[in-house]
Amino acid sequence: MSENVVNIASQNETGEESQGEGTKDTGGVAGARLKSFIERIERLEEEKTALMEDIKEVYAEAKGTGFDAKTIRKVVALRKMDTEKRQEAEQLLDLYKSAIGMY
Amino acid sequence: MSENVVNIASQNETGEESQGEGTKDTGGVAGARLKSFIERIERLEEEKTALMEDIKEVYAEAKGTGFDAKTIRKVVALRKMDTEKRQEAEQLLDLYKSAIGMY
Amino acid sequence: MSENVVNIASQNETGEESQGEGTKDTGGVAGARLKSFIERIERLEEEKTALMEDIKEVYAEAKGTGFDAKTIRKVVALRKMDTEKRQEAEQLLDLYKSAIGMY
Amino acid sequence: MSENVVNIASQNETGEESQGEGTKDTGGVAGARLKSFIERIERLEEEKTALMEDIKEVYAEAKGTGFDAKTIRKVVALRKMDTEKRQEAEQLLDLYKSAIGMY
DNA sequence: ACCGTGGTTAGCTTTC
DNA sequence: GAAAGCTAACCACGGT
Repeated sequence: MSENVVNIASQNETGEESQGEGTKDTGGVAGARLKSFIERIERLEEEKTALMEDIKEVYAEAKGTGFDAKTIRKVVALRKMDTEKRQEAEQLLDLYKSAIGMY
Repeated sequence: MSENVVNIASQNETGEESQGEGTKDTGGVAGARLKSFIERIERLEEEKTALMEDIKEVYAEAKGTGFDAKTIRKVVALRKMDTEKRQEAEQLLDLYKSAIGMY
Repeated sequence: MSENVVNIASQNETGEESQGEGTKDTGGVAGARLKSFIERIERLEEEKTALMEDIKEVYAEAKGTGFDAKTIRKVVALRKMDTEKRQEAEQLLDLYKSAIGMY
Repeated sequence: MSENVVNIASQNETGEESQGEGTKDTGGVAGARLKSFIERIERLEEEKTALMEDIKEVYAEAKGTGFDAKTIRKVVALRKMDTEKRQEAEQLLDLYKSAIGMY
């Protein structure tokens, strides 16, 4: 339960420190690495957001061309369900095969 | 489409075929038991879903009375939460924040 | 209990005192209602938790009878997918009908 | 299984079948355009999914380096959060908590 | 223009 | 420790 040792990362064990600017660096070099991770994540999330906007735009364009966005969404969802269900069914089949000792 | 009825039980693991080959009744009595289990599960899940809807309705009612649902959720969560753990988590978070210079 | 209650409802989100007619209302009427909502929610959640335990027990019982829980889960999931997909398809059909002005 | 090809556009409002045999294309050229829209959407969604996986990987890497993913998530969320709003929410929460006597 | 609804996504829990 | 399933928060859309 109380594993919450106040330590940024186990890397600290090296005892080495590279106090950089910006980070108060309670945790030695770990602070810099943490910051790096966070920035990578934030960048990827920005890209993802951009993609979501692109998708919206396609729907908007489709709508402008006379299609019903809601319907398109449903079609896309159903096609996805087909794929997923097929995969699930295949997994189930594998499960069955192991259940009867076919593997 | 198929009914997705299945008969899988490791009871078969002995390897004996309890039915003649090409049996329609793959799994014998096990099939009936399995079906029973599945139906019990499905029924309980229906009840659970109904309960979740009830909870939603209470939130909706509270909202309609002028309360902020999101905050009520937080209060409920806090009441459920062990105080000590919460404090520890907050401390850890503070630490991280200083590590990346958020203060 | 604290005495610093002002107003519970969201009408005061602006920060103004919307307290009408001198109701001191420590915990006030709003506080009582809020508490009531919270308790209703907590009670429903207890029931839900109980149900979830029941479900687990069924899986455990099935397992004890020689069935593979994982497989049962898959079957339940697939049956649910069937239901959902059918509903989706029906909705899509409705959508189509409105798209061609059948309603 | 069917291809789930659909052709729904209000361009069809006349209700005439503009195609002869072969083409499913109840909506004339609209069918081709719709398909194009759907494919563009599906492609963008694939990219989005890939990005989501990348994000997961970064979290996994951070974890493997000794960081606590859960906390990183919180930090990212906090950085995204408008400070003022957060404070307001906290104040509101305090208010609620006093209302129900949690202090 | 706002509210309510539904769908999507992320986080948490539990399982293997 | 990894994977999956479940739950809850978020967001965008349509209705009023």
